Amino acid sequence: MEQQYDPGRLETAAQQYWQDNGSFAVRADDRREKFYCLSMLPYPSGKLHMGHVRNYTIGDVIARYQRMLGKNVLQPMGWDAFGMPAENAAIQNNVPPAAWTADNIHEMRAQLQRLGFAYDWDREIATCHPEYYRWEQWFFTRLFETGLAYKKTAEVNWCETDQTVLANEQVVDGCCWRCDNPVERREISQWFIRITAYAQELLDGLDRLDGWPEQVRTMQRNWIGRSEGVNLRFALEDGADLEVYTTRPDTLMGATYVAVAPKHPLALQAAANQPELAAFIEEQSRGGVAEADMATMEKLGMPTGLYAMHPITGDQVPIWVANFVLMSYGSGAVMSVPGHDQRDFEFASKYQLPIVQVIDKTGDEFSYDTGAWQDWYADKDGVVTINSGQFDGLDFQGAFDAIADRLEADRKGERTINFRLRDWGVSRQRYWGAPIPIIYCDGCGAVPVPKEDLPVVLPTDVQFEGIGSPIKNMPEFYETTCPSCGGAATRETDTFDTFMESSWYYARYCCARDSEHMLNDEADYWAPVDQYIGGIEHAILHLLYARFYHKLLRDEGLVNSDEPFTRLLTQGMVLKDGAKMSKSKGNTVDPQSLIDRYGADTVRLFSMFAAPPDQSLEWSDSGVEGANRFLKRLWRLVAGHLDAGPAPALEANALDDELRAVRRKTHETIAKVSDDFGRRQTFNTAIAAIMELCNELGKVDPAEPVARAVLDEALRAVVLMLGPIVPHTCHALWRELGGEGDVMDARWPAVDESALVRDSIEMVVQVNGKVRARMAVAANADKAAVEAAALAQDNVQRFLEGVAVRKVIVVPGKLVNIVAN
RNA sequence: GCGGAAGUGGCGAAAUUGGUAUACGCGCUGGAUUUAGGUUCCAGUGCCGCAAGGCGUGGGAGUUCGAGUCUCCCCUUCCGCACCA
Repeated sequence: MEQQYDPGRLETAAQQYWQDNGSFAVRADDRREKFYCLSMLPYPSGKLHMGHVRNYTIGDVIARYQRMLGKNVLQPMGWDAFGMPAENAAIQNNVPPAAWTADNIHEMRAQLQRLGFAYDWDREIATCHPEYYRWEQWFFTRLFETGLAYKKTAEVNWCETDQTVLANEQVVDGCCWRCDNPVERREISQWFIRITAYAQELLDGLDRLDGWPEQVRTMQRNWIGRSEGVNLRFALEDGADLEVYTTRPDTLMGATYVAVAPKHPLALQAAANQPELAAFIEEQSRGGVAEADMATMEKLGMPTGLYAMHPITGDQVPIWVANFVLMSYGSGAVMSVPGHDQRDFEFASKYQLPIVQVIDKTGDEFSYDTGAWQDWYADKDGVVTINSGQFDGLDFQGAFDAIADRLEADRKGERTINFRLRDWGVSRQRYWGAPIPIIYCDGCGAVPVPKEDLPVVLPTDVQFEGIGSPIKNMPEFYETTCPSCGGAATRETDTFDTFMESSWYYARYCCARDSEHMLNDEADYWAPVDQYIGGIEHAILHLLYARFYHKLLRDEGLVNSDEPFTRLLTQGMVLKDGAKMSKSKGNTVDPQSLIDRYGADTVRLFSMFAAPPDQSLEWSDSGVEGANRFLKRLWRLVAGHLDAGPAPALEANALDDELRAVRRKTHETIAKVSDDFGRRQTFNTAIAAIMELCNELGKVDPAEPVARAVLDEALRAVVLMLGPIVPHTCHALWRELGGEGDVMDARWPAVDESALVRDSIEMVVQVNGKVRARMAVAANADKAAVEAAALAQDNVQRFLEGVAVRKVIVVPGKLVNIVAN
């Protein structure tokens, strides 16, 4: 065989072989166990970056491994092609977003193919193609019919100067990123999908997703934010009610004022004849709508001059407007208990509102001081109610129940379950997205576009300047007739949130070329995705929306499963010099230059070896060099073995101790690597184990015929195990070793249990926890024999001089600890 | 602010169920091969110490025969927060 490792040539040959044989095209086959392996689809931003390379290598390794286990493996790829970057690039480069996107897809597809990923390209999709988004539009009209899609007003970031809506990331320090003028919040009418109707199911489903990292499940649980509390009403002077939601009805007797959001109707009503309050409310509408901004800004408030009646005591309490009360959560109003809520405490201290203690910590070492907040003030455990009249002396649950019962009996409140999760706003006032398929008619209202008129195609031949969406100024787009009455009507010019496309693409891959149906029977063969791989940054939004969408698809009868992704792997970031690789930091490494220099396999090997897949990966040029060095060494190892001539048949029982040890190492490595690939998904340790084995194999004399038989078995195993990671190199080596077809179609190596048997084991002997000796003991030695052997060690005796042995702990097969003093 | 994750040699990391800390790789030092550079091969490489040995997993306490791993407190760094994808 060729003595030099020549990645350029062998990678071209392997890729040619896969292409000629259609190696990655798959179809549904009920007789075979399926495995659907999916990596999150990329946004076509221009060129591949290292994050993509890492993500897709992980997916490809898993897909190829599963195929070697004999499964029917689907691994598709596509493009998340709508979104803001295309609009920004369009402004900068004066290219229409559609053309820019198409060019990028072309470039990135070639790069993915150069990396040798085993994708079924016949199923490729791009979300900006009308053949894709027509089904999303159709499905939205179904949701409209069932009432799950609806319209209401919501706040957006608005730049008055540019006359445009801004994304949160386009708001920098409360100002527009482009013109630097202050951003304001504006209410506009938008489409929503009722994800809150599925909040409980989305929460419960997390308990069964045991193939997901606990971290992601916790984040989703917190995001959904289920809480149990009470909706209760404070009577107003004019006879109306002010409703508030609280999770702490046990502290109701300590409520000394009520706070409402600046946009609350009561605040607006009070502001009508109070210019100062109106100015305050106006002031609070400045700045972005991001939650992080809301939470870190200074807590501010103003009295409305209005009073409400406490539902139990009947006392008059003042109503304040406070900037930290969110109109979008609960009823937009809260009862304030400054004695036992830190935010209320700070607010009350600032504005000299009364603070009343109504719960006390049991045990006399605690004392309440209204001058300084202490953590226990908000405790639910180990506290009792005080200063609460008939509700005194109760624990949290007792007080909760007693007060909730009282409010329900008086019809002043009721127990309620609340979610932090809000309905999903899907309208975007942007151009580069899927048009929302709704027509507005003066007579008929909002009318969905009928199926036969879909898709509503986004015009791509547009002048794009970035100030507002061009289709909002295109009568030829928005002027239409009402599907219901035939009269003159107007199209919706907003487009969908791009999370809409990425919420169901995994299902569409299963039947990507079906022009008659959104999904068909093939979707049920492949779905759900067995292994999903993508960035941790998608832990909440994308993964929650996709889970929600899957349930919507299920309830429309389009899929039969409850969850879209059975197992989830969240890959870590790629760092350089300790910081995330990014263009803005100027610390990027171009994968293409590395592929040109070392070949795809070296890049793949390094990205799998440098760190476990879910941890961040620190980039290292010399580490890449090391990965390349290993492949060269492997190549020479196989070449040296083959040059020595054919290997005789292996006679496992006739080996000497040294060769038996080599063979044991081979099978121990197969066992470890199989576990690392399948259960643990720690490919870095799998590679380390294979390297270790190769280091041992390098010491075996290839001139010795019996040794060559052991070597042959070991090298075949090495090539099979590395096949998923460095598929081009192993394609070539597999055939050199006499294998048929492609290494990916060979069977994963099996462990020969008889090769693992040991006669003797090395054990460590400790005295008081410190290692004092190592000894070889027979594998079948009993505890007494091990103990005796341990005590007989010279160095152990030395440390036992003058002290008495108190206890001997034997951990079978590992160590002996002698406790003495 | 809320939520999540992580701190182990000079560096990336390993130690899977509480049981030998630092596997594997990088880097570095010395040697061999080579006209030289590169490549390749061999040996060494946590810290202190001549050695015996001692110390050592962000800091501090605790549980245990035994703690990188479990418990509590503290410090630091990174990530997400609903119109970025």
